[in-house]
Amino acid sequence: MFRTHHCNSLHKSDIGRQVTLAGWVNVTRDHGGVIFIDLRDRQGLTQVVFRPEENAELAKQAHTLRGEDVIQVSGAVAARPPGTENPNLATGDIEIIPNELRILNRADPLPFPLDAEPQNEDLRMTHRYLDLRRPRFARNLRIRHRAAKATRDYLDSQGFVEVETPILSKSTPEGARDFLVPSRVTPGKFYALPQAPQQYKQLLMVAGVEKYFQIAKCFRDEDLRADRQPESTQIDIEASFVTPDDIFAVTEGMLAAIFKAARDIDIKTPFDRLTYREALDRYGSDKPDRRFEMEVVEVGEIFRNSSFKVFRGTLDAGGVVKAFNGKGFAGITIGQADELTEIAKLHGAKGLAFIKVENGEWKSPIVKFFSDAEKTALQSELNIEEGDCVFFAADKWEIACQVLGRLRLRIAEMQKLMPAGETWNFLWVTDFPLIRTRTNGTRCIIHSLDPKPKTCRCLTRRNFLRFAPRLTTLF
RNA sequence: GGAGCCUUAGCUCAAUUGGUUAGAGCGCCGCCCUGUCACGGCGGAGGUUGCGGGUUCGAGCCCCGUAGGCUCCGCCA
Repeated sequence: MFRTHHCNSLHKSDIGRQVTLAGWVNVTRDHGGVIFIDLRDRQGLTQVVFRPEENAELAKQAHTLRGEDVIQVSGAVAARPPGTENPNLATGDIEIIPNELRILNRADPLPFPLDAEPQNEDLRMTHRYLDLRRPRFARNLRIRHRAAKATRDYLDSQGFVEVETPILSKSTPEGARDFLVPSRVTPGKFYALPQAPQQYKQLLMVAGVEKYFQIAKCFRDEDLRADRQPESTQIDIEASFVTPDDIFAVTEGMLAAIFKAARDIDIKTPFDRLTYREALDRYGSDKPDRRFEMEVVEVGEIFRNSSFKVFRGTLDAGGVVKAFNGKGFAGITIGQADELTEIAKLHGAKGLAFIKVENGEWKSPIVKFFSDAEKTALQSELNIEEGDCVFFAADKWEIACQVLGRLRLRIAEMQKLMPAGETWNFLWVTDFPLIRTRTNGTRCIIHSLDPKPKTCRCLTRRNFLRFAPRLTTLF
């Protein structure tokens, strides 16, 4: 047998047992005499102790071991001397006293440390097999595995049938550019890779499958972003003879099953629901982060007859005036104000108006244009108090929402409003528009959800999820 | 297609206003070290500051170009 146990499985009850382990040298602690090796395999770590007085030849070999050497060790499980147990290690009560050491493969010096989060993506990709050895990846791969298994088990229990659909297919009229694969048999012709299994699942519905799902790869040949990649995986579901509430319930149940299986987390169902319109109005985003407050408020009515031309002019032209209160942010620095102004301009605003409240005084170049009645109304509408900083956007509805949504997120970061640790805040965003107007004025029908990996990253990092069911996609 | 930022030792970073021989931690090599778990101690090697040009008495630092990377806009949703 190559190995008798994995590196997480030996405990006090195994003391005296003769075992064989195999894996990578995680770290060496060479005291000149006694040498400690942490041996790592896919399951965990086990300490191996070489003592020259017990086996001089083995100790001599052990001196030469370096990080990531691959070895096989046979020996006896022994109790650690009292006081030297390591409570941070699952196998911290025991250690291996080897009588045999086989060095299976020596490792070159590492191009980057495995125990720190490497910055250089290029380097990580060049040595991907090393990158994947880091505990975070081992963990993520298993979370993904358990999530996929829970998805299949749950949807199976609900009567859904998993169907694989073709990857080589014909281009479909969705918005994104297709990846193209040249056909050998028909020169000059190309296959397209699917942006989503849209046509196929609708075909299955017409064919009477009634309940279909697939863990589907989707491809889009568009320029990259931090939260976008050219291929991604989505859980694709289609059902016949159902109501929207049926789909909400199935999806909530599936997510609960996934979180339980993958992370042992119990999530609260049913989820809150917000319409698309409401999400933009209150949070300036179709994927609102509701882990903190700072809601956007419509203040247009206050300035309907204002003498402040910027607001009045926007309203007269059919635009809106919206604002939110950055609680306790009157200490905003010039650098922060500049950055926020840049963000506002980047998303279409002409500038950024804000009011600081310090020493009972409203400080801003625009305050002098406000009447007392307007100030009173603002104060009550936005709950303005000493130390606050109120941010305004006056523009077309979409732009005002987007600008304030971006500012809201950045200010939350500046003020560290996101709760530390894991919090889960699920939300359905419903009633998405079915037709989208591009910036060049042309319009297109929205066919399917954008399967952004940010949604996946949210699971592990930002801890909130966006779901936007649309009738065209789900029913 | 466009814009911004970045590029200094194997890795992560530093280097005052343009000024001596470009430093530190980790890693690597050597020596020492018998209970560590990020072991410790002493010593050493390792650099065309991405590349090309320019300004200057003098450039890691300023300017121009170029390559690569990251982020954003367009695009995508």
